[in-house]
Amino acid sequence: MKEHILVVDDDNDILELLEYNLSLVGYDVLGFLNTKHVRRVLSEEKIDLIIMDRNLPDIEGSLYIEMLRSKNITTPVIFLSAKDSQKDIKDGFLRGADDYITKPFDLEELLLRIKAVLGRYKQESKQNLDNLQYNDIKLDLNLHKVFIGDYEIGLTRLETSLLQLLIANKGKVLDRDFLLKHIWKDTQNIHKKTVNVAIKRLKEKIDPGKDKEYIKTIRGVGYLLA
Amino acid sequence: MKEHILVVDDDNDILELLEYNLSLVGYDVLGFLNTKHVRRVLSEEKIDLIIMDRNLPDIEGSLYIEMLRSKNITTPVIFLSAKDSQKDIKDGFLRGADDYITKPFDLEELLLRIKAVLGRYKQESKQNLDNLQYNDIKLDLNLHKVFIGDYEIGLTRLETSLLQLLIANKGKVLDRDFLLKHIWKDTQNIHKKTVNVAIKRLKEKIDPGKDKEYIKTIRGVGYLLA
DNA sequence: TTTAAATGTTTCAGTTTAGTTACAAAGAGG
DNA sequence: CCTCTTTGTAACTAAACTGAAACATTTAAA
Repeated sequence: MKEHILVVDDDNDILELLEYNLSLVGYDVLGFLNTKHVRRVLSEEKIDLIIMDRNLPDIEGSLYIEMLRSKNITTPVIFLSAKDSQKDIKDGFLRGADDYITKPFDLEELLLRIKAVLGRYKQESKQNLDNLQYNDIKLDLNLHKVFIGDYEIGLTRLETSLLQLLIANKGKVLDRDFLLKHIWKDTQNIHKKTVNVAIKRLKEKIDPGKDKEYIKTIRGVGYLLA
Repeated sequence: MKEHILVVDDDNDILELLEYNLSLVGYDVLGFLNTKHVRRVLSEEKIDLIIMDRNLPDIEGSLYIEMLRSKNITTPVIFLSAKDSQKDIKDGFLRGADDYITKPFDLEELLLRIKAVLGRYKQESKQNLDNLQYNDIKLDLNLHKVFIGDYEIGLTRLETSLLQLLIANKGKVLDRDFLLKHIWKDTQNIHKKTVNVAIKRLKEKIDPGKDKEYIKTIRGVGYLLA
């Protein structure tokens, strides 16, 4: 999966330079001239790294990062800065920067530092790959756990497979043959009604009150999560 | 606990400068003029960071790091170098450096970069210390003792390894293959049910009354501490 | 409204998986 | 050597899971 880098710099030339070159080496780049929409983008999109000018017109970069950190946003940050006084570098690091490069910077060095920072955070983000989620149902395949909101529920292996398949295909109707093929690995010797029972049992566990209707029945076809 | 920094530089002046100043700000510093004893020290002592000259008389610093990395030694490394060509910086990063500073370097910047690198690794190294505790179970690996609350219990070697692995991965389900691989170092010639028995024996020792349920069984998968 | 098909629900037994116990081999320490 | 502890295996028991069957309910079309 492509890594997403968010760049904030009020100098349009630098912004374009970075957008062009980072895209060239395979990153997805989102450039911004100010911090106006950064918070929203961070909450809505998967951002792996922030590259930010230390001297933004609307706010001091390091103050902005400090604010992000206080909101528990841990996305790594590399500062760019025309300043190169030790005091500024110190300030940047202290407020939560992961690296610091002074302009004029060498593009290749920046690429290497990006790679280094992303590498360090790779492990953590890796864990989130095996997380499937649908509304307030969270399925953690690493921990073999299922949460409805904050409550953990216990599912059997069959129920887990079923839920996993439903979430992975959320919005699509899965018919009995599809389910039998993918979960029971057998469409011949297994009763079709077995699926009904399995679905019923899953429904009961993820929605004991029967008021959420996560799993919808499409009569004559199959089931879907919607 | 003090963080330990291993410094390798053939320039005795720089070595002394670093030993003096890093000690001053609270690090434990071990200085070496060459790599001769570095491997041994790394295996015998708790080293949190390596600062290494890129141009050592006995070996190229980056080659040495590459060797360490190939031996699965992941201690973070900051390179010092008189060279400042981009090619050299690139080479250093590619071979597993975590940061790169060119001489003459500003001491305060070095301190900040040390702090940044150590900060990133804090989480990981934290686990490896004697932080092995889960609720009222305390595992002291130095004294080879285990306490439940204030009461010491005697565990065998196998039971201790098992408990250690469970605590180090608390909250995660460890399946039989994982346990066999990490504790028995063998997934082929050892019965899978051996794990059941070992877990049963551990359960009995840490919870004789069977009322705490430290170790949970996830049917079809494995066990976890939760 | 009636009817037939589809789906939901409950129950039960066969199967799978884990817990328990006993025992013997391997290891540690004297 | 001898003894005691540890540990792997096997046999047995207990519990959980799951498929099928029987029965109940819902749905949709006539």
